[in-house]
Amino acid sequence: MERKQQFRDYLLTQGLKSTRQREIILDAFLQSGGHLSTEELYLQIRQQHPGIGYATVHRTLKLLAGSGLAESRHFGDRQTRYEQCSGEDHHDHLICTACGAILEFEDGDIERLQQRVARQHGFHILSHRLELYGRCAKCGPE
Amino acid sequence: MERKQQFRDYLLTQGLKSTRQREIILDAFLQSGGHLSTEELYLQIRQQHPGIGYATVHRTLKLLAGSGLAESRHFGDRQTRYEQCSGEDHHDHLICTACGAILEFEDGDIERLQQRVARQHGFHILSHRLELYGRCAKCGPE
DNA sequence: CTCCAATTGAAAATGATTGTCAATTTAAGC
DNA sequence: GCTTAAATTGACAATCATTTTCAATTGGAG
Ligand SMILES: [Mn+2]
Ligand SMILES: [Mn+2]
Ligand SMILES: [Zn+2]
Ligand SMILES: [Zn+2]
Repeated sequence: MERKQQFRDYLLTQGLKSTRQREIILDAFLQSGGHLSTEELYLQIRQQHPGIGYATVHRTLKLLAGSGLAESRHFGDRQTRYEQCSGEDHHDHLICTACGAILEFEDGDIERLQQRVARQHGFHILSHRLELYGRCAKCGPE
Repeated sequence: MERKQQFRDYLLTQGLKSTRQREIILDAFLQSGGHLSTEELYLQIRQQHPGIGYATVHRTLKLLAGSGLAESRHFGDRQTRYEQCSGEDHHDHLICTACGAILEFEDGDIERLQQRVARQHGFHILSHRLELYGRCAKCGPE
């Protein structure tokens, strides 16, 4: 519920308006977990709200990313995916190339070593992306 | 020179043919270091060999990746980039979001921790990708 | 050399994303 | 509530990298 308010506040600060469509898309996004493509969310919303267009879903997902409610992800394929992000926390991904499963993990030790690498190169990290591709426990080591 | 033979051997094992175009594209790829998009390599080759088509460059880069001479990379933007890869070694990237500079690094400690994460999840890693985005020394910390 | 499969280059197809624009909706100001 | 300017919407077209198609050409095994 405060998520929804966070989005409305963001729209206000940007001089944008709350609309019926944006509320519907936000609701659908918050309900469905996981790593959704625009297409996937659009198809799901269309079942209950056939009037809402693809472009509006696309534009709203970008707004959600701007508001900090969603984060965009780019895995192997070409399409952008979005997932909910809860403020400060960060996580990376294990991706099974056999069944497509996506596991999430956090590892403070790795993040610290990333900072060390950055320091060694005089680099200031703003974000990062770590993806481990392979086979999940269910699919076995090939 | 043995690189070129490695590619010819790969083509043979796949029942494919060595062609004038593939040799030219291979030469151009080996000469120019860095992280090249298909477009960039195509434009460069076109200067000396206007007859070679974009599709052929594209197809040959995929062959080079298959042969192990090239590795495909996907950074923030939408296009695929290729870089030479020398057999076993592996590296990851620091990418400056201000000037576009790409620095390379290797860190055995991080790789070991990645294995630890995988073990914790019963996962078998086949490949990985680590990209640190931020500002390089030249561009300053914003 | 012959001949068939592989290759090439131009052009079209694809697929995700982004832009356009007339009609509609929002919300601020009265 | 009513008016009104600005933002939004949805259908559709445009864009961009990538991939496919296909007729003409070429490689190389026999
Ligand atoms: Mn995730
Ligand atoms: Mn590199
Ligand atoms: Zn799996
Ligand atoms: Zn820089």
